[in-house]
Amino acid sequence: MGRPPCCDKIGVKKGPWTPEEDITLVSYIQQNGPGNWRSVPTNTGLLRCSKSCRLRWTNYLRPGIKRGNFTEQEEKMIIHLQALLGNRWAAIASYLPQRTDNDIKNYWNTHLKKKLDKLHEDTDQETHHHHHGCHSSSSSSYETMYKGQWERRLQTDIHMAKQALCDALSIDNKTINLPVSSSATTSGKSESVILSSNQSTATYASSAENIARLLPDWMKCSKKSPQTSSESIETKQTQSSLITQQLTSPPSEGYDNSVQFGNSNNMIHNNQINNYYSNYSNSDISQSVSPETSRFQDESKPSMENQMPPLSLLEKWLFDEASTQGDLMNISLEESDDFF
DNA sequence: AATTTAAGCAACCGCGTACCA
DNA sequence: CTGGTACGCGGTTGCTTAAAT
Repeated sequence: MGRPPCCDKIGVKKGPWTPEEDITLVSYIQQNGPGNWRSVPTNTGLLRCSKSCRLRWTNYLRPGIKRGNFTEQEEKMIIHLQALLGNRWAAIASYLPQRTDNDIKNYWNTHLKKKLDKLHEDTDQETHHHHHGCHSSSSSSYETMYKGQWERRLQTDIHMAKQALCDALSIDNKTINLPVSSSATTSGKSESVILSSNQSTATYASSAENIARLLPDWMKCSKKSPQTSSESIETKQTQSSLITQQLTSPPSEGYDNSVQFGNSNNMIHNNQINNYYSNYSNSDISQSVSPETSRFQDESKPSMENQMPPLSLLEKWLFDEASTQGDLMNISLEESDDFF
């Protein structure tokens, strides 16, 4: 019994996405916007389930995504936020512009958890001179610190409320971020709500711009059959460095799509790509990078730290919050002992 | 140089929630 | 209010690459 599969397995492709599929998906979204995922496979002809399409978009094709090369500040933030919020990666990601929850989650699982474990082990050995660590490997101090789910929720809600208040007070309401409302309800998941239509056009524009930059790279990288996943990974890596580079290095504007595209030695997808590019050039996408990017961030993130400088401020804030809520936590945990 | 093992990461799966008829 | 379903999240898998033997 159980729930029927989200997508019937017959005729539905799984596994890594090919550049062709990406192009198809992106060009469709460029025209129709993200959302209504159910209709995406049928309308595009992609042999993928809607879920897969959405995932591919949100974690990889979506504009403004930075991949790999986590900075020390980002690392710190993730650690702080994880301690604060638990494994609520979407909530954590909302504080890290350009990072996806999946990416953060992966980074945490592969790098940070180990790092913290090690750190914890070391401090453990300092405090208790010698200790054969039978407990230390399984969970970090941060994780064991907060046991109940509801405490985390509470924390998040407070955090989000604070956030929303800050937003409301400092940044005037060009963007409508409502993480509080969503987290204050049952889910606790923090998604900002995209409301205005002109904003969503901005999304498409920046989307287009971003992807447009990726495309030439695909062209260069995919000489052989794109099915081989080793290649697609290679492609991804070059893309990520490309994005990172272009997002970090300031505008330099007129990234010339057509020129780069002209260098392509692969003619297979020219029709699609040309469509693509003409679409983009019709809309006024090819402006400077940063405004588009930040506008996008505004709509999907609480937009605290689009630029790096204020980080120390945020960190301080987080620390403050962590300490004040530490007290709160003690109370909560005591009470929870009574309850459970 | 060949083989084995570990690490990294994209994508999948199942579940909970929101939303709509 | 209820049932159905689309969406988003977090845990997990499985493939690829890198490191170790």
